[in-house]
Amino acid sequence: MTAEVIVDIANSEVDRIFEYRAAENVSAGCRVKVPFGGRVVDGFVMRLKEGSDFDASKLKSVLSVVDEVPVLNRECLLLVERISARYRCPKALVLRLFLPSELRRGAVRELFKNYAVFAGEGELSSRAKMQAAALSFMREMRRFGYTELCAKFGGSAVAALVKKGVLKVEKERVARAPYAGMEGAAPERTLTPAQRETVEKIDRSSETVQLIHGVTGSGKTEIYLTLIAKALRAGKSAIFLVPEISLTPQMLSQLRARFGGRAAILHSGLSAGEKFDEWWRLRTGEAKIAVGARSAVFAPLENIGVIILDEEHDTSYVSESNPRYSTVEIARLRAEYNGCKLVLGSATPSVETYLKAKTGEYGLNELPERINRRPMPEILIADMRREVRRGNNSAFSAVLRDELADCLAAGRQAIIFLNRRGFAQSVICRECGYVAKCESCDVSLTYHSEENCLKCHYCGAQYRMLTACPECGGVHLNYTGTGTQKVVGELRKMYPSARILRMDNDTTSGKEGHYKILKAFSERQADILVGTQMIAKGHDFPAVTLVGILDADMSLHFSDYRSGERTFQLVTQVSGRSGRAEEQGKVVLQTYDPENYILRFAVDYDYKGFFEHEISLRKATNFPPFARIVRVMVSSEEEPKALETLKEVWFSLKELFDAHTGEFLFFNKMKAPVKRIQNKYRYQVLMRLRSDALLPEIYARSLAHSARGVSVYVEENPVNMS
DNA sequence: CGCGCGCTCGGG
DNA sequence: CCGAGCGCGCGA
Repeated sequence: MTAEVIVDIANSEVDRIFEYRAAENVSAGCRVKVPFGGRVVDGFVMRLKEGSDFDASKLKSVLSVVDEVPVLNRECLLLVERISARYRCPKALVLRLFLPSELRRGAVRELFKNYAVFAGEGELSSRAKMQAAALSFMREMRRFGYTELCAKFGGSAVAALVKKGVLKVEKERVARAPYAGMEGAAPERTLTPAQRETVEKIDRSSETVQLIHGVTGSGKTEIYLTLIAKALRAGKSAIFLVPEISLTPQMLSQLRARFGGRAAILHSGLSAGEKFDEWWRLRTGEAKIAVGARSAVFAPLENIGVIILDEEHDTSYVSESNPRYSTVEIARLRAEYNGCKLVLGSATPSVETYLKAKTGEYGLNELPERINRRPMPEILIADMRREVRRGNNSAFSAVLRDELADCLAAGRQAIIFLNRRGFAQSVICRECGYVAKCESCDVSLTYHSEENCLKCHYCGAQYRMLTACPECGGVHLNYTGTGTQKVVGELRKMYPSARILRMDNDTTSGKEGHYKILKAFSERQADILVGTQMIAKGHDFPAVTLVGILDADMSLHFSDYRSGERTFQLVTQVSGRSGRAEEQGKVVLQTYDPENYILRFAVDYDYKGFFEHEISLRKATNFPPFARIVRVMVSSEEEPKALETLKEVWFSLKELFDAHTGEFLFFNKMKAPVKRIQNKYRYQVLMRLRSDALLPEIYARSLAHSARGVSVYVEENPVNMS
């Protein structure tokens, strides 16, 4: 037999099939060790065949099989082909997406399980309590998982029994799906008529992709859980995707309560080993539900019955590194392969998705009402222009101050949300206009009062706080913008007895820190939570009855065609944090642009109004979904190299442009808005296309120019244009 | 003349 | 990607 192998080297130059002679124990989807260019490397068997297309005398043999049980099934192998073709990315890189990092680079965990087997009585020391206990246990069990036994009685006791010959260790290849059909008594809650109707409609529909557009609090989660339960009952598996930070304790406990050990949680807080264990439970079939952020779309599941993708509009669903895949695209491929539904859910679907649902490409399921018809929180608009005219220079309007006072007096909690996208406290010299910038990135530094230093938000570099202007020597240095520190400071002054928590990317290190702060807040260890975008995500704080949105319009004026959409989503999302329980919630939205249509629609919870307005705007201005924005980024530490490569890429794309001018709405080359990040100079070709027809060609032509010292990558509708 | 470094090439 | 092979420049 001949094995077609992809070597585990992430470089496009070796990204092709190499053939090796293979023994019987090699099968498609296995990892193998192969001789390659004078050394031994890991490879993936993509296919087995008779004979060879290569000079048979030069064929080398597979040295060994790393996994007896293939790590990749047919579906995964097919997906690898599709994804690498779609994003013009080396197959080795795509293959890695399917494996937990633990499984790579040598440190191989056996695809076997050790069992302890009772082998016969033996003499034990009278003091060896644990050994005796383990012995009597094993006398009953005859055979038991080795690691599980060690966990019960301690490793040393078990080892002693093995040494005495009382127990034998047996290695057993783990069965493909040993727990298939295992079912817990999942407590199912009764659905509201609207929920039940949605479940039935999704089941009946012929469309693979289903959108659930349900206002916050409409009970989408219960629908997801029901769909998953149905899949399990049919003997199938399920994938449940959530945005990066949305693995909230509430969600986890609901999943655990409902599905117990059949759910494997793949979140970023897990160690490599823990991730491996969860992956392994899915691989063996012990766990049937993969829950996690975007990477969970690659879960090693077979016979998938449903894929859920919650908060569909969330930007964390598109990967920021190579391959820059769209999770929805991959989830859709998997759904099609498995003949199951892909269910997208959101209170504020992206206009692209909603358009697809309206035109019939996706099934559309509306849940316009909250459970128990609980009203949405009332949103009050505070006109900040008037506040300034009245001489109020603080970050808080009079309305918000009053509401905060009432809220605190009533013993409830409040959230203050800072819409700080792209803005921060920078340092400016009032004499010459100098702005402190990062030495290796071309961006302004942000002032952090706690450490009294300046930080670069792009590379993390820290600088000593300036005492004088390095340009003119002036000492009148000022901070601009409103940071969380400033807001917290003002709050402390206004409500000295209130306990305040602050959560942002700068003070809170790692996901663990975020979780701790949210936990503390939900346990009511604080009265006010101050934070940026990250507190907007689906957390459930029942005691919160007031949400203040400072500078609601800041993201409106952000130079991105989606800024309106983003703002609508943000306001709706944040408002949803208020009044989750019995008490009616309130929201104070501060803005310098109270007449703005986006904000008006948000205040009225009018998604459809917003959508109609936005979609006609997109159509008139030729922006997505009526066009595709493509950016080809060229970056290098050496500016001339970046420039030269940019020119090459541009010339190559220019041919395409000349041949298909009608396809292009825009075509130009330029410096990137942030022209240097981490010492790399960045140039780009920016295009706006009428369709996706030329995409493959654009990928091919652009990526052909990547070389050592220069990186080239393609982004579609980039989320962040800096 | 021989060694070291940088570049090119090929890997089954 | 990484190692082999080769050419060229320099030092003895």
